[in-house]
Amino acid sequence: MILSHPLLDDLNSEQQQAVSIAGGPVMVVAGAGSGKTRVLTHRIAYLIQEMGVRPDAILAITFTNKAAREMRDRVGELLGATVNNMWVSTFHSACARILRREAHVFGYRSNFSIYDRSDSVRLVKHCLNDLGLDASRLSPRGLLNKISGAKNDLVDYETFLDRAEGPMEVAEVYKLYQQRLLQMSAMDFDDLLMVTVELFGAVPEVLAKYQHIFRHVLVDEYQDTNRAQYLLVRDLARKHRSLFVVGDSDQSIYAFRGADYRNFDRFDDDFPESRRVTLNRNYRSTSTILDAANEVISANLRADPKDLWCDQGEGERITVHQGHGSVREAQFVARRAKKLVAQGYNPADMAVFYRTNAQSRAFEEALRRAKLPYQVVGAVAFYQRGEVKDVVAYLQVVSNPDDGVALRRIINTPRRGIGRTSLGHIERYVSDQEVSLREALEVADDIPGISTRARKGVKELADVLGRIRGHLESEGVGRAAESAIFDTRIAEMATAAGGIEAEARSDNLAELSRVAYEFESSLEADLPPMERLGRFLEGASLVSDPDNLDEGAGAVALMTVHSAKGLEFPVVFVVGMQDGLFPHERSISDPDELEEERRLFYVAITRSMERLHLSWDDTRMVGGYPYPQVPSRFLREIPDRLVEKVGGPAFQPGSNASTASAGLATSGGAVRPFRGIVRQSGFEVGDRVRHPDWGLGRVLTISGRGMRASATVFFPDLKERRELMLSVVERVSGFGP
DNA sequence: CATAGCGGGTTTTTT
DNA sequence: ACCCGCTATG
Repeated sequence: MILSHPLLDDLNSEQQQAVSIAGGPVMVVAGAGSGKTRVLTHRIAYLIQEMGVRPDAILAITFTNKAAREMRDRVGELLGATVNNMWVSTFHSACARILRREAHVFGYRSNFSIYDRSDSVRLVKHCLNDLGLDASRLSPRGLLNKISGAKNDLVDYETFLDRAEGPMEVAEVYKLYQQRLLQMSAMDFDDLLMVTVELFGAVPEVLAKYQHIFRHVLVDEYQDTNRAQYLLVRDLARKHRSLFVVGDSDQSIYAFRGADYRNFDRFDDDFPESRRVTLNRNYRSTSTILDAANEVISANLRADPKDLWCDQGEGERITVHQGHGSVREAQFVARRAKKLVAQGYNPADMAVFYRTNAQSRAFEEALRRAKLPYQVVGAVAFYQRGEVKDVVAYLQVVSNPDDGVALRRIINTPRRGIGRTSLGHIERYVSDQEVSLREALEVADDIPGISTRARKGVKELADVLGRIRGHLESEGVGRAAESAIFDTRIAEMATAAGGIEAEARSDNLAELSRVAYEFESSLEADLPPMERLGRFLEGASLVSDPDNLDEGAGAVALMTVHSAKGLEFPVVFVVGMQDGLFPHERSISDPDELEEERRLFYVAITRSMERLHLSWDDTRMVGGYPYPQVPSRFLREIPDRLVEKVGGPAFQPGSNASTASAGLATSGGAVRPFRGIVRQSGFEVGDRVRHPDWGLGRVLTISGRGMRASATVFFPDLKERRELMLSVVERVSGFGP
């Protein structure tokens, strides 16, 4: 049945059904390219226009801030008016906003700081130090991952302690870390979610209040919600039961940060009256691309077959290119891109996806040489750059003087004579007197052992912070940022170091100042200065990589496959298609993780509309040494009829044997041990091994630790690679330079 | 107190 | 190859 209605006219019947369902919980299972964004925007417009819902009763969760902006605009266009007071944001932004108002219940101040990954790592290091634990033995990063994992599962440190999983040290660190965060009025990314859920659990009135406000909740990319996010949604929607979620479990790619596609099943349990609509018509890709995607994903035991179909025609075959060295792989991409531009494509129609950020360099270089404009999304993000973080840290301290991480960052940046010795005395005072760093600095003159120079430095710091605050209060955020750039002499410092970098640093600072002024003008006029600054800092903390993709830039986009989620491009290059890279070696030994890698590849493929180019490189540099590479197992999952092979004489369809030995031959004696792996397993890539049944073989990749290391080994006699535990093979000497 | 130089560890993906 | 923290030196 096709309904006739302005909001429904250009939708297919399944989309119409989803958009116009009367009420109650709805789950839309939306295959790749099936128009889920359309459905969401139309649904919101429909709620407002047809069901008389007030925009401020709607909470819509998107995966990026950019998607939120676009959704808001799109709804506005559909309704022919700008929509105000509708909450369209990411989980993290929405939680931050709620917590600004409510977190005082738990003792956080409303101006709490939001810590990114690197801030959190710093804090963990401090905690390790103060607990007298050895940071080189317990990696701060690793600890943070454990803490983060616990938080995503809503396990607080007390519960963590009770359960006493693993060594007590982790629990100790977790506890201190969390106490410090609270003392400093700071939250990490995971806290934003966890504390909100805890708040709803602990204070029923607060939950009731937000249930009342958000009578209608919509969630995009539902397959990537973690436990905290799931509970948040469930709690909010429990009362009015108007919950509309859209997702595709085959595109679930964030398990490493707690995402759980089983939230699909839980949805049915918690909302048994829910209705389900499946969208399986693809509007994005050619049938060639779609067939490849369907084949690849069907290799997953846990695939959720949606029988995607389309009528966009066959289009071009998928090219698979073998490069020889990353330079040539990148050259291939650049040349092909150039050719397509000559054929009428815009550089902005094209994107290069890779598994890891570290791969971007070669492609940047090649595109630069080909004189094609490009933009790298993510990688070393703007707000992560040293000089930018410094300025932001000053502003952060102005906003929240208890923010010890920010304060430690700027205390002697630029140098003002507060060196290790003085800082040591101050830190001792902090722990002895149990005061905050801010309080210690206020009485620095009375702390023994501090040099005159350092005392002066502390005073200078206080002065400059005062100045920034003054500018903020009289002239606003833009001027405050400028003050934090120039009055602190960070601008001077940025130029002074010289080199090509100097210019880039100055540009970054100029950009930061511009962004601050621009942000300022987007705020309501009656907001007090401190609150304006808080909003600015919050925005800076919560920008995501894809947020700064500029479609209007006319440039080829370079990004990780993760960042590419939700995007589409006429031409897509997926590069680095090698076993050990994609799928990543860390995932190969675990079937679940391997399936996640395959979903990731599925996401990559399904971004492309017209042309898909896959490429792999038969050598790879790790730590300065070349390593032989074999093509990704995923390439073999694409039927030959869809593929055209380009380049690489060694490439033989369906066989990795020739390429593996070719890779070894070309790198020859240059294959060297990767030190870290040697220490862990005693084996090296390139080692010859003997297996009781399969004979002699050569180690291609190693993953895992100690005696439990596993490897992919190529056995010439079998003409194939096998995965095995290294402990079951015997090493054979005689290989090497 | 600042800086240069060295040794050790290291990257998967991200809000 | 790169980043970080430690140490020796100015």
